[in-house]
Amino acid sequence: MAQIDRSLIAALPSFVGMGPEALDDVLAQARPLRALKGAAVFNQGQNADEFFLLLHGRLRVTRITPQGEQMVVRFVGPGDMFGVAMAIKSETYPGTATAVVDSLALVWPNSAWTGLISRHPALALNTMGTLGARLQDSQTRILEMSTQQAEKRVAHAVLRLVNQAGRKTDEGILIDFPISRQDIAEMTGTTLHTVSRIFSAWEEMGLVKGGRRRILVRDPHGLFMLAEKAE
Amino acid sequence: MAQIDRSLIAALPSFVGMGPEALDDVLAQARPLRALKGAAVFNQGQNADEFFLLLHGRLRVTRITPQGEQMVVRFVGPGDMFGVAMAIKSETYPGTATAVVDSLALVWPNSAWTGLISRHPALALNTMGTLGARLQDSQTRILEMSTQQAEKRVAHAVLRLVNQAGRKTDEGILIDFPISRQDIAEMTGTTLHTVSRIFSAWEEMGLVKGGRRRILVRDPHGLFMLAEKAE
DNA sequence: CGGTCGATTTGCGCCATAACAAAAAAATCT
DNA sequence: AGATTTTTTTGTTATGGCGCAAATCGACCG
Repeated sequence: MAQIDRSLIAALPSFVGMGPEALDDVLAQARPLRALKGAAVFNQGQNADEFFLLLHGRLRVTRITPQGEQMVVRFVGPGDMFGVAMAIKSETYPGTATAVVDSLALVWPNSAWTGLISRHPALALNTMGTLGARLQDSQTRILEMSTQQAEKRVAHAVLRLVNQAGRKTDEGILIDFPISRQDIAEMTGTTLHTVSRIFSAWEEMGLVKGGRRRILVRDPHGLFMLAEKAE
Repeated sequence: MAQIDRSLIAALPSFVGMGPEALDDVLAQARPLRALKGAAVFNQGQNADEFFLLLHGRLRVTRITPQGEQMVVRFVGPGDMFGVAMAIKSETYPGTATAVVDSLALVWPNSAWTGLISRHPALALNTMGTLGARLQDSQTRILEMSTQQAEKRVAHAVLRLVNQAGRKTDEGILIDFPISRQDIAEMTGTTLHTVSRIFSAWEEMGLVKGGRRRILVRDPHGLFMLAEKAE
């Protein structure tokens, strides 16, 4: 097996504070995995026996209720760990991870987890930090859904996407992967109809420019004002 | 300083898999803290320089938006860790913890955190499990708020309280600490008015029996059916 | 025991947004 | 190019539950 270069991961948040030998120890048990656009890396409910780090591409993580209603939990970007069911003491994956563009990940067998955490306290601390950040984010979303109405929730969601995956262009900031109105609706707890109406209004105001599975934010500051303004 | 007995904590989920010396190492740096009903253990935004374990009592953790809207994040029960801002790499407490009954906790200085995690991998793994469970719970709440209407959300919230703090009586299951309609509203993203109406209807149906800051669930199974029924 | 204050209940009107419906637009396939 | 599918837009109607208002109830206090 070709050795994976540790420079690939040394700078990632999950591995800060780890020396070269530690990184080699981590990489020694990993293998690469490609996922083509539209393919699932793992499915909700499936036995969780591996965990992952995304190197390149973008995944959408979703959860579905027994009644069939779906939500978008988050989008995974390069450098993010995902599918860490082991870390949260779950036997199965709590959601489904689907590639929205062709993607490349590293995979470890779950059997490696306890040993890695025990040998590398920095990895443990970093992973906790990651989980904590996700927890904060979830709670923020709950707070938004409790107290704000649809337009502001959508604005916040788009601003979060700008931070995670915004790419500057001369027209404004482009969300760097294909994302549908339905996705936005499932991130914000509304319907694609409402999202579509909101985008139409914003387009009229010159805040954004839409397109099929495409979002270009022309005026991020204006959107921010709209999201934060009291009332 | 009086030594705290390790039998107090040995059986708690946070410390499973740790030997006697490990437990002593953990306890050596802790001190006890009493919080009377209504008192805040820490406040949102305050510099986080300690973390906690609840031994006895009950706390309510809340978060508030810049605009002043509040939500109840969770209730902390005996054996739960809380205020672990360090674990999530936050400088300040992200919420406020208030005693809803007279309570007793253990407190550690944040400076002890890194050392404890490094020396005791089991503690790291257990803490991750705790964070993961909270993350799961948050995502479930988001999913509920996205897809279900107020009555079902309230039903789920009450069932969760039954699991966390239900005490069997001959009349039914009593939530073991004072909790107001306003609290329930802030847990479910609705208003106290709506919660009150829902409780009135349930009382009529014989599902629950209310009271001032008091909830008695007469028919847990009926409530469960109501919460889960498709539609 | 009367007064005060916090908590709860209830009524009513309105509005944001879901639900239903259909068409238009853009991409993909044959 | 034409056909098919997916995604988005837009119109109309219906309604859950919020906002406002007020009354009631119960607990605690002096």
